[in-house]
Amino acid sequence: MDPSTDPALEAAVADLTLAVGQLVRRLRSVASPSALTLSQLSALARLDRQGAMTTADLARAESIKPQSMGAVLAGLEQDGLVGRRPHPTDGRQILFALTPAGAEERRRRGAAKREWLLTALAELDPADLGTLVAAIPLIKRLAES
Amino acid sequence: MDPSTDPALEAAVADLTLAVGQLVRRLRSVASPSALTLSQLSALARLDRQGAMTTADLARAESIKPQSMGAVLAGLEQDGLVGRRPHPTDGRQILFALTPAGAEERRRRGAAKREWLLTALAELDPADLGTLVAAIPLIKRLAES
DNA sequence: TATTGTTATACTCTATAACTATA
DNA sequence: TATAGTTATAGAGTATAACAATA
Repeated sequence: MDPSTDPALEAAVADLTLAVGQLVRRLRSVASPSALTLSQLSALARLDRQGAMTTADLARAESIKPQSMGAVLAGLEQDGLVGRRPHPTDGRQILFALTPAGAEERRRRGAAKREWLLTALAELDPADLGTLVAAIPLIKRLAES
Repeated sequence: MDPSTDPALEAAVADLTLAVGQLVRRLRSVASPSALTLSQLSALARLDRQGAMTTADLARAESIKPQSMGAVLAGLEQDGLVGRRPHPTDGRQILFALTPAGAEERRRRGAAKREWLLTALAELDPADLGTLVAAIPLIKRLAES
C-alpha cells in the first residue's frame, strides 16, 4: 500500500506471521486425551484474570463472534469448568465465571501443552529467554490493536 | 512434572500460549475476499524459501499430517499457485513448487493480513520493535523443537 | 515390509443468518 | 429500535482410518 515502507518492517511482518502460525500449530498438535483447546484455555485464562464476563464481552476480547464464543463456553460449561448466572440488572445478559473446579481442571487439562512449551523454553539460553519474555506483552499488544 | 520449576518460566509459558493464540486469531480474523489462509501462506512461504518439496516433507515441516497438507496443497493447486511434477527417481513421490503466478498471488492475496500487521508494528516504539524482531527467530526455534 | 500419496469420514473452531427475549 | 443470547447451517482446517502404488 505505502511504497515508502521500511523493508525490514515488511520482513518482520512476514516472519512474525509465519512464526506465530507455526508455534500455534505446534502447540495445538501437543494434545492429549481430554486436553483443552487453545480457545478454551484462552477463555478460561481471561475469566480467571478478569472475573465474570458476558458472552459478548468475552467474544470482543478474544476477537471472535459472540456465536463462536457461545460454542466455546458451551463446551466449558458442559465440562463444569464455567458456570452462568443472570446479570443483576440487565435481564438479557448472562455472566459466565470459572467454577471452583474450573481453575484446577484448567491446570490439569492444559498440562500437556504447558509441559511441552516449558521444556522448549528451558532449552533457551538466559539472554534469549529474556528477549522472548520481553516480547510477550508486545505480542499481546499487537493482538489487541 | 518437575516440581523445582522456575515460577517465572511457568508464567512465561502461560503468557506466551495466550499471546500467540490471540495474535493468530486476530490475524485470521483479518480476512478479505479471496484471502489466503495462514496455513496456505505458510506453505507458500516455505516453498518459496526451500524450493520444491513433497507433501510428506511439507507436512513434517509444518507439524501437520500429510493428509492435511494434501488438502492445503489441493486448494493452492486449484488456484494455480502451486504445481506438481513427479520425483525424478522415486515414483511414489510428487514434488510441489510455486508456479510463476504463485509468488505474485501470494503477495496480493496475503495483503490484507500483511497490511494490518504492518500498521500495528509501525505503532511500536523502536526499542519494542527491536525486542519483538529479536524474538521472532526464537519463536521459530520453539516451533521447530 | 515400509513409505508416499489419496480417499472417505468426522471433529473442532469459526462464520453468517434468522430467531427470541429484554431494554 | 437496539442489544444479548440462542439455534441452524456452512466452511476451513485438521485428524484418523483404509487403500493403492511404489520402493
